[in-house]
Amino acid sequence: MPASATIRQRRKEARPQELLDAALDLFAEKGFAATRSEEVAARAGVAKGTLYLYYPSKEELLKAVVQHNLSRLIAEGAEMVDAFEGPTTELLPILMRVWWERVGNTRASAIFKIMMSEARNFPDIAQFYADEVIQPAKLLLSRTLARGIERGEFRDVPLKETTSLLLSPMIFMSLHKHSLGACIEPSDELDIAQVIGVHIDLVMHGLRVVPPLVPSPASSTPDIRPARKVGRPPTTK
Amino acid sequence: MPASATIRQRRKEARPQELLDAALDLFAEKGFAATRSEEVAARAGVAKGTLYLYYPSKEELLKAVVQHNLSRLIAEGAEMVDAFEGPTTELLPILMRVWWERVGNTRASAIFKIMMSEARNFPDIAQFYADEVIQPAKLLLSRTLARGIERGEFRDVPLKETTSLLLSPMIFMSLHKHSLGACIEPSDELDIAQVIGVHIDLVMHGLRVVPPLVPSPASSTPDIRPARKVGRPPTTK
Amino acid sequence: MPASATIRQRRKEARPQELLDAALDLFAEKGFAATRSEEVAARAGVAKGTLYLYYPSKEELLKAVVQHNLSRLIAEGAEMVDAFEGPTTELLPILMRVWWERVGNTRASAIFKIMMSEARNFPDIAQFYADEVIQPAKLLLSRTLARGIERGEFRDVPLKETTSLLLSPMIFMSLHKHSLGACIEPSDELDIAQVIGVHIDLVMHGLRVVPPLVPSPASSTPDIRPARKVGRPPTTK
Amino acid sequence: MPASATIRQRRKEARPQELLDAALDLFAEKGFAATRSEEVAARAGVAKGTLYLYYPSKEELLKAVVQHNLSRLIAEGAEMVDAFEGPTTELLPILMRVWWERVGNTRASAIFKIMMSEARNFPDIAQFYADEVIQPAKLLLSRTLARGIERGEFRDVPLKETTSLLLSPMIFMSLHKHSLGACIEPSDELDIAQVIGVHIDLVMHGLRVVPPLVPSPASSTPDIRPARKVGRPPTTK
DNA sequence: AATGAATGAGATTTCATTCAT
DNA sequence: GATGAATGAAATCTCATTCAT
Repeated sequence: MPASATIRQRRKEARPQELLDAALDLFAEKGFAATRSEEVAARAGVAKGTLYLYYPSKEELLKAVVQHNLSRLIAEGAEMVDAFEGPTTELLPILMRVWWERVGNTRASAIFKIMMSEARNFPDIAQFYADEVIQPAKLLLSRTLARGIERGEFRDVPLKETTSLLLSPMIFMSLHKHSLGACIEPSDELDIAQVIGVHIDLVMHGLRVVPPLVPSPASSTPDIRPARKVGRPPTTK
Repeated sequence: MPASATIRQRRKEARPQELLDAALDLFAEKGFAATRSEEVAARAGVAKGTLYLYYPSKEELLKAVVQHNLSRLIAEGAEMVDAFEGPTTELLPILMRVWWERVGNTRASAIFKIMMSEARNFPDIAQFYADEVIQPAKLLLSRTLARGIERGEFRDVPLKETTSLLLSPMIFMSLHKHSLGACIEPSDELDIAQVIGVHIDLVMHGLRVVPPLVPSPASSTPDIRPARKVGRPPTTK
Repeated sequence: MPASATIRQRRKEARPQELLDAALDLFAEKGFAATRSEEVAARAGVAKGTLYLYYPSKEELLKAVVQHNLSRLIAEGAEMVDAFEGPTTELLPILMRVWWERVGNTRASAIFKIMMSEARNFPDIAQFYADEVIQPAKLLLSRTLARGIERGEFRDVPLKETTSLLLSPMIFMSLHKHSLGACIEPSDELDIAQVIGVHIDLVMHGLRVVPPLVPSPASSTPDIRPARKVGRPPTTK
Repeated sequence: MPASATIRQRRKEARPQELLDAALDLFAEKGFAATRSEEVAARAGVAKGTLYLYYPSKEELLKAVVQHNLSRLIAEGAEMVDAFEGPTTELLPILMRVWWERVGNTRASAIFKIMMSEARNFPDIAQFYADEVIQPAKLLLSRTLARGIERGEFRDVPLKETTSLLLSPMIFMSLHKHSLGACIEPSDELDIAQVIGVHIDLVMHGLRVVPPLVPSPASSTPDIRPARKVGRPPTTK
């Protein structure tokens, strides 16, 4: 009683985390509906009934899984914001790389798959997820992008759309890892980390302020015009 | 009576397709497990038992849904190939825009969500999907990319990775449309078509062969170097 | 299709009644909570799932049991009201005897036990029962009683209380039949029908308009005085 | 420490009683099956496990509740017997009134409801109850009745049946109190004590030795006046 | 071929009971 | 003795599937 808690006590305190971890893995692996409560309990090393001592229903368990793992994401996201003095051309790649290492490439990335699959069946969780993860992440990137544009380091790209585009390959790779990527023999499968690297490189090139196409004054190459027409002018709503 | 028989005949022949369509919508909307067989039948306008005359189980129905719609995807993919003479800087955006219009922005895009959610539970379908949809699509883009690089129209980017990156925002947007995008009030929601436009623009910029950074000869701004290091050298396998 | 319905059809139509009967018996016998849904189904000769085709939950089944059996009660009660021309001293015993034969001594009487046991757990059913059975029954007796009093055939007894007292031994006997009476070897058990007969007799005596106690003019008959003390003083709340 | 030990000791000794009281209330209120062991423990102010130190199962707890409270009933019944010298027309009402005050209107009356509901599931308790409570109570009344008949104070009514009829409204009222009466808003609900008063009055009238029904249609029957005083004035609330 | 009533395996959830602390 | 975390049998209810019509 004085210093050391009893074994039971220690187990009890660890339970919620163990259950959430088990649930995260299983939900990501098999989907929410296809995962039986008992499996979650079993993987956490407890009996079926014990699960219900901690979470009153499977649905509540899902909520807890999402919220618990997102809290961490958000917190870690906040860390990244911190003051950065250098050029945005350095800040943005760092931000993206960190996001990938700390989030996209983490167990937590399973949340993306779970949300993708279940969002329409659990709109309130979806909303929570949108508010607590998507928004903050976009805000972070968006602000960085704006900083770069203001300072003349980046082209004047549409903010909101570009932000989404910075993120989407990374989230997509996370999703892939937990679906196709997990069940296809990796024959010529790509190295995801590699892809992320190229993504960042490609994006940085895409954002670069380009000179008026010096080399070929003859070739009027209106190759981007069509895209221009589609992508509406920089004035983001 | 002859006419009525004909109608009946026509209906009967249309059944499988109607069932697959109903199933596609419902599986995409609610997920495979959460969709009841009876709902599928009801949406197709037949009784529960009738479904089983055409597909021996819900699982087989899923397989049929995916494979049937994959065929469509593949067929549509083939359309895109066709001979094109002009510069690759024109071909690539066209290809991507067409892909978005004919696939990503189509009912067929629901397949992406279904595969994403169920791939791990149906590895054989997943394999089929990888072989029959992902590979061809990538091949197409990959060849186009290679064409552009060879002809000196594009930077020498890593082929496989870049191909993935061309596709991933588009698939991601398709997924989004069928999950979060379908249940979150679109407050400041983005216009997906817009995003695709910007994506194409950004990519084309990213691929552009850039002059040795004319404007600031003093500033050696190696801002893309870090990304370079991560992205490994152009020599793709 | 022309005249004779199919066997399936005929069974289907009989199902609700069969299920309600099975449920009535079992609920009365073992209590609501102690009766498993599957038992009800089994006694009705169907499988567990079939029960749920007709009643969406065990609770709804209970409601249906009560309502279905009460409807009959009420309807039959109405029959009894019908015009009766003779003296109330004849009408009342008839009414009571009929009530006993058609209700108290019927399978429907099990409802009393069920309600007694479950009323507090299902207040809405209880209210329904109070409104649909208790009230009408009391009204019937109450009016008859009033008729007798008005016509000088009965003593001027308090209406509401006396009505309850006409009924309560009959309901009590019904309850008894379904509880103690059903599990005690009937050693010296009483013949309930007998009791009802005596009840009616006793009541009729109790209601009788008595002459001023002719035989014992000396005896000032203080026998009702104690009752006087109990029946609270005229000052009604 | 001595004092605290004493307190503890006292609590410990009071435990069984506290548990039985808690169980009595809850079983009467919600029924046996619907009462969770933990609720009983909680109401008795102990933890779930503690309950099992005193009673090895919920079923045994029920038995103990019934038997324990039956003892009280029996003991209280004994009190009622006692020598009485006066006329039976005084003894009987007193006996009934005392029974009502000491038993029917007591917490112990909950036993009636519990037995009614559970008798068939616990036949041995039922037997015990019949032997130890019902029989003695009936014997008491029965002997009193016989005394009255022998002494020419009562009509020659059938003993066993009449005894039951003396008791049944009182038990019924007890039951009512714990079921319908507890969950129906008492709109025009009757005052149970009132009913008991009228019951006694009515019974005493019913038992009265009547003159050979003076065929006096002319009899203006002023004999109802006493009852009038007992029954509340015509102006019902 | 089409139907939809029927089935029963299986999933979630509850709760009496045990037992390590 | 007392506790309350843990258990798992059992109950309710769902729904994929069958099959008589």
